[in-house]
Amino acid sequence: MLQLATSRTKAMRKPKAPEANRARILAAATAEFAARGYDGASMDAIAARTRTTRALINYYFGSKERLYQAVLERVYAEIREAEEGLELDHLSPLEAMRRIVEFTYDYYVGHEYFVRIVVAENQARGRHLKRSPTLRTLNRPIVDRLAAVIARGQSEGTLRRDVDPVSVHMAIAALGMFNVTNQFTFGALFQQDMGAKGDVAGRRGIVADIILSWLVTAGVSAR
Amino acid sequence: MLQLATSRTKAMRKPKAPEANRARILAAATAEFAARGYDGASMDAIAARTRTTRALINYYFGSKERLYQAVLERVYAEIREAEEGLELDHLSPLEAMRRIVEFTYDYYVGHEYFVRIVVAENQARGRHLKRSPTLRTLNRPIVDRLAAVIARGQSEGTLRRDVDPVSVHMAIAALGMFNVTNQFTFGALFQQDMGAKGDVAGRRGIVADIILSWLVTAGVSAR
Amino acid sequence: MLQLATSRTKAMRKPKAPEANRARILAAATAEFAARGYDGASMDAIAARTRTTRALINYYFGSKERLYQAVLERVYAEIREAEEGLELDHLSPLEAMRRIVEFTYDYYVGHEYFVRIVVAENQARGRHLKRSPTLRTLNRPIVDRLAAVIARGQSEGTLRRDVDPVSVHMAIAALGMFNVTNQFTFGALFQQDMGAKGDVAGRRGIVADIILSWLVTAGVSAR
Amino acid sequence: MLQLATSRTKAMRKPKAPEANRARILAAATAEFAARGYDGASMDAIAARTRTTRALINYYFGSKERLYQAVLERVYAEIREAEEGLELDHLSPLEAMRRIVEFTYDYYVGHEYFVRIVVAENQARGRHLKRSPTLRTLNRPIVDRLAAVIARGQSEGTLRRDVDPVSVHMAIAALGMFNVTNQFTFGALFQQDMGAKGDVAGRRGIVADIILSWLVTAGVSAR
DNA sequence: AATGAATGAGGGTTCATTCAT
DNA sequence: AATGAATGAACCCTCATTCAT
Repeated sequence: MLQLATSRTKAMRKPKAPEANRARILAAATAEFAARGYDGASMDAIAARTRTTRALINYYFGSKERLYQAVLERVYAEIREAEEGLELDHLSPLEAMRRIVEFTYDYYVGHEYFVRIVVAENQARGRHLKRSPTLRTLNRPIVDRLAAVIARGQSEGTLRRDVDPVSVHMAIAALGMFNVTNQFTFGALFQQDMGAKGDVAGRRGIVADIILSWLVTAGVSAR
Repeated sequence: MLQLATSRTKAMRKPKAPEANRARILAAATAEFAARGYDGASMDAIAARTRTTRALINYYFGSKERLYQAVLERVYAEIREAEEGLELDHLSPLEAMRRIVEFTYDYYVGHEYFVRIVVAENQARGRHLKRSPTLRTLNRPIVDRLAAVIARGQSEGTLRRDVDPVSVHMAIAALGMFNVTNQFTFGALFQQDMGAKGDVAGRRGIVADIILSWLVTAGVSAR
Repeated sequence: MLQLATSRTKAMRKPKAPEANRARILAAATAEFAARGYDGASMDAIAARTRTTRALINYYFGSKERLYQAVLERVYAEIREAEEGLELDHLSPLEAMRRIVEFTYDYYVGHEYFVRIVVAENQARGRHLKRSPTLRTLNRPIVDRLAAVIARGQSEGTLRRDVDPVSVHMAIAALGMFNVTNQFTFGALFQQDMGAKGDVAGRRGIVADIILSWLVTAGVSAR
Repeated sequence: MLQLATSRTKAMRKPKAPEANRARILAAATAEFAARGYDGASMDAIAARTRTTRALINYYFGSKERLYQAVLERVYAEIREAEEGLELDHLSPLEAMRRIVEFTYDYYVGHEYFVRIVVAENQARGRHLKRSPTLRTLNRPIVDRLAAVIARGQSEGTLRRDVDPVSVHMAIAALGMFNVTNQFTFGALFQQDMGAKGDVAGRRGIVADIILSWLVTAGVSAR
């Protein structure tokens, strides 16, 4: 996903294609920031991944911070686009809900760099996200999709009434992300293979069960 | 736990309190690593928090890495101790389960530095945890407690049979941690106050509901 | 070779003479390493000698070790070049031999920094020399010259047969270097001015006598 | 030679014998300074070799510089003592001369640390030696022995008249020391095993030949 | 439009020494 | 007499950024 590397002949060493250069740098930066976090990432390492120089990166993006901002915007744009592809109208509310859970879960497992960038941004206390007009007004189709499904289920009577789409998304995201974000500590402490190396289908099924059990049930009286 | 040293004038050179110094450094380092992650943390900043010098820190801990390791061990030791205080025998399985969820949830909200250190360690791909014999063999009482409760509930017939304690802990941890770890991005994107500033009781209730719905249900057939 | 940069005001920021800068740094480093040895030399002191900064030196050479390596290679390249200038064909073997001794002796006296760098490298147990492909394959013309002269003398009958060029070079180098390397201890202990401050012509004559006596004689029976 | 290590029972861990402590530190310091030079040596490393602490070393010796001074004095005292053991009166001048050469040569090969300390001191431009009253007035029996032998040989007519003992000692020292001091560079450049690992007897024989050829000859006319 | 040269600030670490006890 | 605690200075190196061209 992060590979662009269009083939280059030796004769024309420099592509002189600003667009392509920008994209290549962005891809390299995404990988580097995901791998090492904001502070851990080095402009030199990013330059090395693109076979260009630090100076060029600053020339294109201005600074490390602005480069990171661009990365952040890109990874959120990507997930937004993916979410737009979700087609749920032909499914029953329960089926649709399971589909959403599985889609989200798989996206995290398959796009670990997205998860790691999100973690990095939270480590920075959301500083860059707040500063980005693009991101502050980003709407996430998944929430709309969820809202529609929930509404359908509620009017059908198959889903409980006292839930809001954001809370449901939060639960799905939490269960899906943890599997990636905490794979190293949780994995080591409890001897589990997690993330892409774990039992993806199995854990995804558990997460779907958790979400669906919650949404169909009328509530548990333990108090 | 994170409070600074009592103020000292520059005139009185030697506090002569190695134990206290060590503890103070550890506390300062915990705060700094939690705030900025491993790479972002600076030995100078830690020293400043303790009103001592980088040299002293290295005198006590040897290096940034070993200091971080000490912090990591301490925060895990703390949660372990807290988990040991959980008394559940007098509660019904469902009550006990809700208690565990609430305890865990509250611990994360109340010990944000723990959560942030765990995040930092995962960002480092668990490198330091793997190296620490203490941590590699750490058992977490919460899992034993969970196992006991689940067993009780299963023999009673109130809890489903096809769950293992580690998966349950993973779900509880995921739902609780997300609220802290992702508070900045999720909060900004969906206009929610999260973490300690959010509706703690409300969200904790939702998490408990999710877990309990899952455990009491026989499963949902959406496929 | 060791002279400093031409003075520059602080106002004119960029000299833009990378070649010259490199050379200046190398010269300063040679002087510093010769004066203080590898460990004793400080990057700051070298920077001060060039009116630049440590960072620039690392920009050019990468690290203290690589800078030292460059110095080592340069001083050996220099002596090699000087040795290539030796013209001996028109001299009789004995005359040629005396010329070699005098050349070598004078080179050490006149290039004390070379001798001190060699000493520093031996103090480091030849670590850097071993690592340098350039140096490991360096051939020293002086040995070829010596071999030719010895062969001529042997076929003429004026030089003894049982000597090899490397041993002869070793003896010449030993007698010449000691005068420089040990000038401080030997000079102080035996109240002698040595090195460039001593009786250069006189000692050089003695060394030539020693070498020539050895090579023309058939051997001494003291046992 | 540098091992003192009198056996210690576990009961009396601390020998509390200032003399022995001093000696042990001195031995460790000799080894460390010889191995790494003045700047390269670390007080910590010396302390580690003695299983004591830096503070104790400073307590005994005052500073790194004074410790080094003590080492310097000790190694010169040792060679002086060894030289006093030389008995030459029963030998012919030529035999005695050969004996002196061999003794000196063997001493250097067998006491490499002495040679390395002398090198270190010359690297420091003899600074410490000059400051030491003990060393500044040190007479070296070897020169007296040499003077006596030369005088005997001259009156006998077997040795040339135009040599002084200090020059002869210088030549012997030069040829002997080089074999140790330059073993790493010369050895690597000319593929020779030198120092204690080389052909000790062979090279020693060459050195004796060189010195004796020189002293018995009337001089060579190459000019 | 693009880049090699250059730099100031700050990074973590080592070290010889001091000092109270 | 002996030592653990503490420190300031200096160490080498990395870094994001600037600037002239």
